Amino acid sequence: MPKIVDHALRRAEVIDGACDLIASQGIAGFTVRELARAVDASTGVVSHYFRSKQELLTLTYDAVNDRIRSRVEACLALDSTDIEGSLAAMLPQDAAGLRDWRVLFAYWGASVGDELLSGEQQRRARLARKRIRRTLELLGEADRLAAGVDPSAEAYRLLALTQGIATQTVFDPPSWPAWRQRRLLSEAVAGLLAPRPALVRSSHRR
Amino acid sequence: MPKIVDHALRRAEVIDGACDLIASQGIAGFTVRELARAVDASTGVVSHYFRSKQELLTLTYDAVNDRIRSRVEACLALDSTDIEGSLAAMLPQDAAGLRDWRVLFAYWGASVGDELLSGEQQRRARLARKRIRRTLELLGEADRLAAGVDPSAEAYRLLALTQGIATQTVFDPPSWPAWRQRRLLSEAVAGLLAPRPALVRSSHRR
Amino acid sequence: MPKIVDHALRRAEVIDGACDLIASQGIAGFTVRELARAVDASTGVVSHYFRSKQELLTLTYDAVNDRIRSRVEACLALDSTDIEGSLAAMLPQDAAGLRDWRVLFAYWGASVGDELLSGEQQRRARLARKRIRRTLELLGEADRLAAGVDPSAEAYRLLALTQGIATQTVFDPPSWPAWRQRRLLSEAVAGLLAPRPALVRSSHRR
Amino acid sequence: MPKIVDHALRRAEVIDGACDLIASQGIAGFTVRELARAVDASTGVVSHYFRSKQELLTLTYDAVNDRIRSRVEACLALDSTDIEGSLAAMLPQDAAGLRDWRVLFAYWGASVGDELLSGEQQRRARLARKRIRRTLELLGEADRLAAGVDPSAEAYRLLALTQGIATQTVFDPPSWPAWRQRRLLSEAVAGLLAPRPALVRSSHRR
DNA sequence: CATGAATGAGGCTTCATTCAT
DNA sequence: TATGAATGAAGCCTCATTCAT
Repeated sequence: MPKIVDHALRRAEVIDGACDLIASQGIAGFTVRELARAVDASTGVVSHYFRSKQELLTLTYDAVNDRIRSRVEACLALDSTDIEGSLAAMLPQDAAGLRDWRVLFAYWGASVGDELLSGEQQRRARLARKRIRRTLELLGEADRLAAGVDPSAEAYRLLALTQGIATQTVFDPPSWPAWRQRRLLSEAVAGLLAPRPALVRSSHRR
Repeated sequence: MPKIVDHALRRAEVIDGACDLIASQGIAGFTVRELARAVDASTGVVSHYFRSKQELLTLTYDAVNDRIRSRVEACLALDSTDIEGSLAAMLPQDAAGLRDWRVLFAYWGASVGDELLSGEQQRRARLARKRIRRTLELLGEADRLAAGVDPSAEAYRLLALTQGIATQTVFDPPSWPAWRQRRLLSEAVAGLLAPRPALVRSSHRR
Repeated sequence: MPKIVDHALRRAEVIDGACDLIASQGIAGFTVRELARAVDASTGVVSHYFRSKQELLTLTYDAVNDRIRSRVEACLALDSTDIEGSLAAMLPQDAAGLRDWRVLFAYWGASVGDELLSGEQQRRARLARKRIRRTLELLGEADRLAAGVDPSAEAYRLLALTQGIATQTVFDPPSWPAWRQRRLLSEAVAGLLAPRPALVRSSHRR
Repeated sequence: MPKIVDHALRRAEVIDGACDLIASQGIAGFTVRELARAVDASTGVVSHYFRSKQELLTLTYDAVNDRIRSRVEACLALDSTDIEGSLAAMLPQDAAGLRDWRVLFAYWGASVGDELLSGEQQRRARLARKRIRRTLELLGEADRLAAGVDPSAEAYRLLALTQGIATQTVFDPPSWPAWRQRRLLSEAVAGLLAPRPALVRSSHRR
C-alpha cells in the first residue's frame, strides 16, 4: 500500500504556499527552490504535483481569483441586489484579502507582454463588469434604482472605482483602512438608489 | 561640453528603448541583451552608461513617472484649479499614454516584495493625492466648490477612480476609449463644483 | 516453489518490456518511470526486482544477446557445419530480430566510454568469431571446404560481413529485406565450399 | 574594439573537443560541464557559440561525417575508379579514424528512437551506397570490371562489408590492425576486377 | 568609448533511488 | 509484495556582469 496522501490536499497546500510566497516576494522572487523551502519540502515535490512551474502559476492565479469571486457570489447568493456588498466583497478589507490582492498585483505585472495572461485578465474584467451591470438591472427590476441610472455605464464606473480602491490599498495599506474603502463604496452606491419609499419623507441625505 | 550632452542623450535613448521594451515584453522579457538589440548597440552599453541593470530599471521607472507628472503639472500651470484636466492628464488616453501605463503596470508586479520600489510607489500615491487635495482646496478658495465637499476625502475618491480607470484601460483598451475615460471623470467632478455662478459676475478666470 | 517461479517470471516480463522500450525509444528514453508505465506497474518495481537500473540494463543486454546466440546454437545443433544458416540466424530477418538489433544498437552507443560494456562487447565479438572459425574447421574436417580456405581469416571476413549487413538493416530496413541479407550471405559462403562432390556418393545428410 | 576572436575557429575548437569527449566518454557522458572542462572554458562558452546542446551535437556529428566523406572524396578525386582506396578511406585505420568511428558509434546508439537522427543515417547510408555503385560503374565504363558483376548488388555487399569491418574494429581494435582491414577489402575487390590486360591477349570481354 | 567574449550563479526540470505504508 | 511520495543531484539554459582589446 502506498503512503496515504491526499493528493488534492497536498496540491492545495503547495498552491497556498505559492500564494504566500508571491504575496511576500513577488513573482520574480518566486522560485521553485524558495517555494520548496516555504512548504518545507524538496524541490522535487513541485515537479511531483505539478507538470511545470507554469502550471503551478496558473493554478495559483486561478485559486486567488476563485477565492475573490466566491466571496462575491456568496454575497449575491444572500441578496442578488446587494450591489454595495458585492463590490465590497472584492476589496482587500483584511489581511487575507490584502494577500490575495498582492498576488493579483504580481500577476498584473507579469501579464505585460504575456498574451495569454493579459487576455485572461481582460476576460475577467469584462465578466466582473457584466456581473455588476446585472446586479444593477436586478435593482432596477425591483424599482430600487434612482431615475436615469444607466446600469451599463454605472458598471464601468463602479468597477473602475472598486479596482482603484483596491490598487491604492495595495500601494498604501495604512492609508486605506477597511472603513475608508467601505465608505467610498457606500457613497458611490448611495446616489444610485431610489429614495426611500413613503416613510422617508424628509431629505434622506442630511 | 558636447561630450556630456551626448552622454545624456545616449542615456535618454537607452531609457526610451527600455520603455518600449518593457511595454511590449514586460519586465520578465526585459534583458540586457534584448535591450541592446532594441537600441541597436552591444550589451556593454548598460555597463557603460548605467551602473547596473537595477539602476537602469529605476531610471526607466522615474522617466515614466516624470512624464506623467509633467503632463499633470503642465495642466495645472495653465489653471491651478483645473481638477478634471489634471486628472485626465494622468490617464492613458492615447497610445503614448498607454505605453507608459503598461510600463507602470509591469513595475507594479515587480514591486511586490520589493521594499524599495513599493515604498516609492506609496510615496508617489500620497503625493498625487495631496496634489488633488490642493487643487480642490484652491477651488474652494475660489468659491467654486459645492457646499459640504471635503477636499481630503474627495482626494481619496478621485485618485482611486482615476487609478481604476487607468487600470481597466490597461487590462482592456478596446472597452476604454478616451471619451469613456473622460466622461467618467467629468461626472465625478461635476458633483463637486458649485452650481453655476450667475451671481459670480466678475470673471474669475483670466 | 511457486513464489520463485512468479518472481522469475515477473523479472522476465520486466526485461521484455525493457527490450520493447529501448527498441522504440532508445536508451536515452528508457527511464524507470517509462518502463513502469510500459509494464503497467509502479516505479518501485525496479527497486524490487533489480538492484538498480544498471543491473536491469545489463540483464536486458544479456537477454538480447542470449536470444540471438540461442538462435545460432539451435541452428548448429541441427547441423554443426551449417555455416550459412548459423550466420543467417544472427541477422535481423524479421520484426523480432530487428527489435533485438535495435536494442543492441542502442547499447553500442552507450558502450563508448563504458569500459565494462565495451569489454563485454569485445568478448562477445571474439566468441562469435571463434564459433565461426570452428564451424569452418568442422566443414574442413568433412572435406567440404574449398582448397586454400583459411578458417581463421574467413571468420574475420564472415563476421564483419554479417555484422555489416545487420548494421545496414537497422539503418535502413526497407533497403534490406530478408532475401537480400540472405543472398549476400549465400554468395559469401558459396566460394568457400568445395565443388559439389559427385564423388560423395552416399548422401552425408539424412 | 572587441576582443579579437576567430568565431569560426573557436567553434571548431569546441566541436573538436566534443569529438574527443564523445569518443572517450560516449554521448551519455557528454555534458556541457564536462565539455567546458575539456576545452578549458566555462559552461557559458557553449551557450555563447551554440544555440543549444542539440545544435552542438548536430554539428559534431556533421563534422565527423564530413571528415570521413572528404577522405573518400579526396581519394576519388585522384582516381575516380579507385574502389578499394575509396572504401579504405572510410575505415578506422589509424587513431584519428578510430576516434571518428567511436563518435559515429555513439550517435548510432542515440539514433534509436530518434526519428530525425535515424532518418539522417538512412540518408547517409544510401548516399554512400550510391557512391560505391557509381565508382563501380565508372570501372565498368573503363572495361575494368569482371564479367557479370552487377554494380548495384555489389554496392550493397561492399558497403556492408566495410561497415562491418569498421564496427568490428571499434569493438575490438587489437584484433583489427590496419593491414587486416585492408586485406579484407583487397580480397573483396579483387574478384570484381577484370583480369590483368597484358596477358589477356584476346579481348576477354565481348 | 565601445565591443562582445567569457564567467558563473541560479532557474527549471528530469531522474534514479529510498522508504513509509 | 507493491506502491508512489519524496529526495536531492545533475542536466541544460539564461542572464547580468566583468574585462581584454
